[in-house]
Amino acid sequence: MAPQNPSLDIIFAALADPTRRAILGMLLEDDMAVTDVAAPFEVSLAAISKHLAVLVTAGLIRQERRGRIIWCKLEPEGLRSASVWMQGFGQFEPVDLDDFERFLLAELGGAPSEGKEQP
Amino acid sequence: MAPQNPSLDIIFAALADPTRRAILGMLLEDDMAVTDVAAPFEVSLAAISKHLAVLVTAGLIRQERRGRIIWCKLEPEGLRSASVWMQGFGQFEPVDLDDFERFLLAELGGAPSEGKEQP
DNA sequence: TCCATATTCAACCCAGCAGTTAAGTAAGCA
DNA sequence: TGCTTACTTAACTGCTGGGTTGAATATGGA
Repeated sequence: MAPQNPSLDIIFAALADPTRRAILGMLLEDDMAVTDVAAPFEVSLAAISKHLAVLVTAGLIRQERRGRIIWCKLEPEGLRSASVWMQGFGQFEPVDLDDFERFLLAELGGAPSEGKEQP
Repeated sequence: MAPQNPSLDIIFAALADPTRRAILGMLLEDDMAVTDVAAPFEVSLAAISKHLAVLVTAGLIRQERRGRIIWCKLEPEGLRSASVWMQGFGQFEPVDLDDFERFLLAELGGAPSEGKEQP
């Protein structure tokens, strides 16, 4: 249902929204049901549902119904084309995973990561 | 004049537009004057001027006046934070520069790279 | 000094996106 | 069969983004 090769337009646009990036960060830890994804945010469930649809269209997540629950899971390959594109400019730098951790924490600061972790 | 640490919001939004990505691709080869940047595109000069302003705000290019010409040059460091963020999800694969070349060609297909190359 | 070149600014139009609420569908359960 | 949970769709609103044209600014050259 999600296009195979979403354009960079679609992918970068999907990544441009902080709510959506936060969602991706949450899904990095674990698959989640839509309702649980929505929980930490202040916007309506319908709004989150739309965000998820955008992420699906961008090929960044996949949704899978099991019973009446729809599970959302990260689709890391979806980032590949964008990653390739960016690194063409980046030439340089090796990735610093600590930097990434810091980003996630900073971003999730606004949208707590669901209390699964220790208090 | 451009903010030091443009947010990922701003950076990804800047990258989400094909015209702006094409501009970045052109600047990868060489610094260019605004008029020359605009030449291959079908939109007005004013529109390109706005695109360039967006790229400056995102910290992806820098503009420098020399005489009456304003030179635009790539600011590759501007992609760093976004790159770090993405690779946090990408974990994986080393960059394939050939992939990147292909992207550029594909994208510039719509907006020829200024006729500097051979006919 | 006057004109041409290079670029931005201002005002406006229109399309699309993030958000809302309310209604609709789908699945499990009593 | 009917209620509840889980989610999406529809219809609407307000704002932003990319485009336009036309005027304004800045610089270099005759």
